Amino acid sequence: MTEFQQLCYTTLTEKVPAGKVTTYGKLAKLINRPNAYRAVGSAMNKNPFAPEVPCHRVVSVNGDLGGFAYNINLKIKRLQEEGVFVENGKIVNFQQICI
DNA sequence: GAATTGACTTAAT
DNA sequence: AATTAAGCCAATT
Repeated sequence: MTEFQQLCYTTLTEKVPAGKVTTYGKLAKLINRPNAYRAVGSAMNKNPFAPEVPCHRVVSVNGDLGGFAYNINLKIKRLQEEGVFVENGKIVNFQQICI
């Protein structure tokens, strides 16, 4: 467990409530490493605390889903259950629910 | 320590 | 709208 990862997980958990989403880039910015968005993706990929740490609420900057470690349908399912809808692989009303 | 590898993003075709 | 190229950062090899 690296510090960078801990920072990602704790920040994500406390800043992004159910029903909302954020992007890799925004999360990176929150932990004061504005350009580490790619590394944030890697951290999410390895998330040992899923779904306690809501890594499914982290998506691409353009409203695409981004990736998911196990299978992408699970990510969609978790989001839908929280009231975040997905259509054609894109987040619905992305601008309004993205932190 | 160098090289490689991603759940990335932006800008340019 | 779709593809390509080039930067970026941490972890892993």
